[in-house]
This record gives sequence, structure tokens and C-alpha cells, in this order.
Amino acid sequence: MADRINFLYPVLKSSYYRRSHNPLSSLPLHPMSTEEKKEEKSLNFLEEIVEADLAAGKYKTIMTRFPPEPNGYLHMGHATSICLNFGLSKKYGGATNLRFDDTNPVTEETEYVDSIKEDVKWLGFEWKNEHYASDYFEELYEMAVKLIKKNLAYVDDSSSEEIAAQKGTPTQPGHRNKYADRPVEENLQLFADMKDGKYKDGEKVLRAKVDMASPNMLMRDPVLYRIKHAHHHRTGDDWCIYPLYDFAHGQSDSIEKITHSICTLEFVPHRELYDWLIEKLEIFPSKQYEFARRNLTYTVMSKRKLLQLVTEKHVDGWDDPRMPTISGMRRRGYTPEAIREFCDRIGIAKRDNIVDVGLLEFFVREDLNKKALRRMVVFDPVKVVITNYTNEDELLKSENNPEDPDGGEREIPFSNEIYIEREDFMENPPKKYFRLAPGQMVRLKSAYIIKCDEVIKDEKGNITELHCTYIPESKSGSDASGIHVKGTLHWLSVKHAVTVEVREYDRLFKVEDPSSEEGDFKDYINPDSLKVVKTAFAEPSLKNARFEDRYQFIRKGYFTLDKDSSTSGMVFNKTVGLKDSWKPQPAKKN
RNA sequence: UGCCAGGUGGUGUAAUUGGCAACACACCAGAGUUUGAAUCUGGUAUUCCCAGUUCGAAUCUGGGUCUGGUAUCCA
Repeated sequence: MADRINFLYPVLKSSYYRRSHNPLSSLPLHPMSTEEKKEEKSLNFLEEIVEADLAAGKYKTIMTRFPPEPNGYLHMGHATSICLNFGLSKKYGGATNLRFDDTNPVTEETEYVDSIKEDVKWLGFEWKNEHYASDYFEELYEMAVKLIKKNLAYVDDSSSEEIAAQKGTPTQPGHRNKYADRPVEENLQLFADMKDGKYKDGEKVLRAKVDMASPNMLMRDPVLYRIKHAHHHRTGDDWCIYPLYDFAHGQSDSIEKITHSICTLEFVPHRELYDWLIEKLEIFPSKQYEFARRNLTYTVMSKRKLLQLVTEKHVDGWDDPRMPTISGMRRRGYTPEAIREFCDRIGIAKRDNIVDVGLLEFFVREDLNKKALRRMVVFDPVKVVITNYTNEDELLKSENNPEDPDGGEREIPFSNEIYIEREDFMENPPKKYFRLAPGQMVRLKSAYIIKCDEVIKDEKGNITELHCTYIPESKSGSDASGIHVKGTLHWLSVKHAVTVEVREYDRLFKVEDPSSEEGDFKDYINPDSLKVVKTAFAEPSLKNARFEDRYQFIRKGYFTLDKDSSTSGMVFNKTVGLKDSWKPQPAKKN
């Protein structure tokens, strides 16, 4: 049945074919087909490969892995890989392992292992098994012995410079040295001696015997093992020889029966070696597939550069909200849902790319709009006195989230002295200025309509107060005034306002692609990427803010509580601003 | 330079594998609005170049060109 549908479907779906040859063209397609059509979402090239493999019966179920090296914090690029690997196995009923590629003891630390696990979990994924390449050291050693026995590997005493020189150039083949002819027995003994610590770092290496004339430089007898008398974060001092990436990754995949080993494009040349080793070792045939890594505008993504930003204190740490790290984005208030949606909807391919960070921000807004509690916060206040408001202070109700009917309401105190945003008033407004101006009316969100009667200034001409009158019949929810105003402002009762600190972030760099610019990428750091508002005024309900809550400060943007907050002082991070399509007209001169 | 990968609106991806180049973001215009948000309507804009095959090419062929990767005892 499924086969038949698959066979017919492409024909029916062809609009050309449908119109000219299909007598049912004006009718809806077969119910099954319309159903499918609704679900219709084109497959990315990896999904196509998986579906083809599954259809061919190559595997009954798929297995993927996420293989970070624990030498830094995870960033947006890793998120792509995580979503791909876990997404693929989830979609096709397989599983994904988390594997730490820890074959280089000098760069790796447990601190990173922990943060990586935390980040993957936070993104919402569960791995099947947690593995470490270092767990396979014994097994890998045995594999190397097997290769030696097959006379496909040998111990080389040359220095790294000599080996490099013998490798030839892209246009000229390399040549073997005398060590390549060492008999199997001798190689076995030497390799065992290497393992037993009889040699110093760099004295000897184990190389595969492949092809010194290969057009692929990587196949010219690549180094498999090197000597490093270094402490490993997991195996301690058990080993003094460590396998290189090429001798660890494919075999680790194989040991875990990974069916689809997904990596980035720079590993394409490694695929030939990957396959060669699996073939010669006669082990489970994992297959490597490559995709183009994701780049984002106005940031850098390489671990080396991110590390520099941290160590040279251009940012506050790996989790600085301006960093493209997972921990940075988390601290900034991005949600895992938004990041996952971004990764999924952006797609994947094999060409170079640089994704507009605005696209990421769109997905963040889209998610936050549904979740964030609305609150009023005034960053730069100007006092408004409502001269005809002689009542007692009152409590007004306002919805927590207009997008969420079940979101409930909270109460906001109103009195005759309020704050509004300084930028929401203009003495000589341009055309189409909907905010407050002399003689002009605005609605105070969830409260009343007010009209500006008088501007009070100090001796220097600075505006210190605005005197307004309110329209009693215009109370929110029971407005009988019949007045329609274009502008609605956020506001706070002066005596009820609480103070909070607000940190606003802008792009970390001034240019779209700092890495491609002349000179040092750090020359392009945006000096204004952090703006701190030490004292902003907030409505009282914000006193109960919790770390996991997301807020929208009305007309300001999305915010979340920062870890620097304490009982004495709350600190909010701006996650992302609201879209702002208001373009001020050229202002009239004052 | 050798080898490898890749060029589709401003950005990222599609195109049922040779049959009307689509989706999202961005942008513009409008509607609406107790957030100049969200929402809704409409719009601008695209196949690297040159040939060839074909009724028909983003897709196939040849040549060119541009971009990236690689040439570490990093991963």
C-alpha cells in the first residue's frame, strides 16, 4: 500500500501533469494525498539519505552521535549539530549517543564535559549512552596492533618536520622512508614500547601504510598515534600514547554502531581515510556525511576566537549574554524551543552561508510572544502630574498576556503622579506622532486617557514635569468617553514603582562577518554592545519575578532575570527588542 | 597550484529529480490595534557566466569563473 502511494504520489503531485493529463485535476486529490500534502515538508539531504537507507533495508534503525571535544563551551554551531543528530534519530525512531572526543589530553577538561551535558539537556535532548573516546583506548590499541599485523601500519622514528617534507606537495607525490620497511615483528615490539613509555614525546609515531602518491594528502601514510606524556582528564596517567582524530573517530562510531556519522564540511577529505580504516579493520561500517557549518552575522563562532573574547575580557565570560554560546543565549533569555525551531526551519545544506542573526531573533520573538508575561517598566522617566485626579489611589487590572487567554491578570496601582518614558513626549512633535505632546491625548495602558495641558521646565529649559488632565469616563474596560486615541503608553505610579537594573545588549561586532575583515577580528568589536540602565522603574508585581519567567516589558522588548540578581537588587537582561516599524518623520525644529 | 566541496531574491532553504522557481525572515504599502508589537491583506526582488542537448534546463553535457576546505604528531 505504502509503495503504491509512493509510486503514484509524484505523478499526482506534478502540477503540469495534473493539469494536462489528469481528468481529476479539478477535484481534490485522494484523501490520503491531501493529508500528505498538508504535512508536506521537503526533506533535507540527510533525511533523504536516511530514508533511502531505510527503504533499502540497509539498517533496521538508525544511530547517530553528537561528538564534541570537551575543550570549550558549546555554541550555536553545536546547536545545529545537536538538532541535526538528535532530530534525525527522533524522526526515524533511532537513537543518539553523546560522545566526548577526548583524544587530546592537553586541551580537554572535565569542566567542559559538565557544561556540555548541561547544554544538551537544556536544549531538550536525551542521549541514549554517554561515551568517551578515551573509554576505547584499549580497543583502539588492539586495532592498531591488528593493522600492524596486516602490515598496514608502521612505527616511524622521523621528526614531524621530516614526515612533512617526505609527504610531498599537492602536485608531487611523497616518498616513504626506510622505517616503512620495518618488519611486522619489529613494529609490534616498537609500538608496545611506545605504549610502555620507553620513548619521549615526538620520538616515534605510528603511521598507516596507505599511499604516498594519493592526491588526497591525508592518505599519504597518516599518523595514527603520537606519544604524549600528559595527564588525561579521565584516564589519568594510564596512557602515554594517544590516537589521533582519524584513528579514533571512525572506530568509535563503529564500536557504537553509528549508522550515520554527521560532521561538518572540513572533514570531507577525512572520509576516504575513515572508510579505509573501517575496511582494513573489518569493523562495523559506519558512514560519514558532511554538512556546511552555520555562521551567524555580527558574531564569531570559532572556539579559538570565543576563547580570546573571554580570556581578554571583552566579554563577561563564556555565558556573557552577548556570546553565541548556548550558555550565553540561555542567560540572555533565548528559549530552547526558539533555538530548536531556528535550527529546524533554517534547513541544512552543503554550501557556505552566513545566516542573518535577525532570523534567530525572529524565532526568539515568536516563541516569547506566546510565553512572556507583560509588565510595565520605564527606563528614562519624566513625571506626569494628573491635576484633576483627586480620588484615592486605585488598583487597575491588566492582562498578563493578550496572546494567552488563560494567562490571567495582575493589578497595577494608579495615582495622580506617574512616570512615562521621556521619549514618549515631544514638545514640538512631527506629523504622525501618536505619543504625548502639548494639547494631545494618549491612552495610558490599562488606565485612562490623558491630555497634556502644560510643560514645566527648570531654569535651563529641561522638562521636569508634565501637567495633564485625565478623562474619568475613559477607564480601561469601561470606556464611555467615545474618544479614540492613536497612542498608548506604558506608565508607572511614582510612589508605587520599584527600581531594577536593566542590561541591554546589542551586536557584539560592528560588521556582519568579523572573520572575513582585514586585520584582527577584535578590531571590529562593537564598543556599545552593552548598555546598563542602573535605575529603571518597574511595576510592583515584578518584585515577584522568578528566574525561569519570561517577560515582555511593554513597548520595550523581552526580558529575563539575570543570575546577578539578588534580593537587594534585581537585574534584567534584554533578550531581544520588539520589532519597531515606527519611523520618526523629520522633526520640526524647536 | 593538486585534490575535494559548493554557487538559486538582501539572508537561509525548497523545487516531487527535465515541466508555471516556492517557503520563512528582511523590506515596502495597506487594514486593524488599549503594546507604532502581535495579527491580517497585498507588493518589490532570484537560478554565477558562455555555449550545447531538448518541445522544454536551476536541474543534463562541455568550457570558464568565483567562493570555501585541505596540504598539523588539533578535532
